[in-house]
Amino acid sequence: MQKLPREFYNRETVVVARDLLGKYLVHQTHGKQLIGKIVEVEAYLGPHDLAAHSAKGRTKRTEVMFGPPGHVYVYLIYGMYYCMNIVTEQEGHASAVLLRALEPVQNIDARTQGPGLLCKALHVDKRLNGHDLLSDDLYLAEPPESTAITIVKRPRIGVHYAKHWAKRLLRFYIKDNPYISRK
DNA sequence: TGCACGATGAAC
DNA sequence: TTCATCGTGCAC
Repeated sequence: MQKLPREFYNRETVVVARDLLGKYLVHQTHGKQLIGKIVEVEAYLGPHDLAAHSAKGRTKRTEVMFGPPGHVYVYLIYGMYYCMNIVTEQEGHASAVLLRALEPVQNIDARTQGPGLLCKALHVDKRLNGHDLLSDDLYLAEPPESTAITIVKRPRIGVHYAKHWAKRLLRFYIKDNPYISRK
């Protein structure tokens, strides 16, 4: 499978978010290759985006978001689930794309609809925070055969605190895909 | 040093 | 609508 190059991630965040739909997420762990197809994402545009964690500034937690593109930002939410993000744009831009749902492709034995569940199913946790997606054990790849898709735009989930930013259509998913987290 | 609050998911 | 559960950021 063709691994996505660094340049893929070093583009405008909304463009990367939309392009991520349909791509394969591959995690090589415990001798198994876990693969899921990305079907739902959310874009977080940087420190000016009040819904983004980087709006708090450069802290120990958000350090990875301020780093170079093509790395993963993993954090613990509500004390019990992990969320996985793909860092985009040039170093210092502090933007990322949250993976919200996957369609199982290979070796997936748990539900993948929702950011917390997909991390659990793909065995992604805090240890992978800052991991490079050009590595051999965790990466994104072009699917074997690409199919035409229709993309749906919606407001992001659970960001009511972000004032007017909560209304922006920065959640994208593949229309009619059965693995979307919510309608 | 303490505390309010989540980019969630499941139960009621 | 409520709750589990804990790291983070910021007030004190």
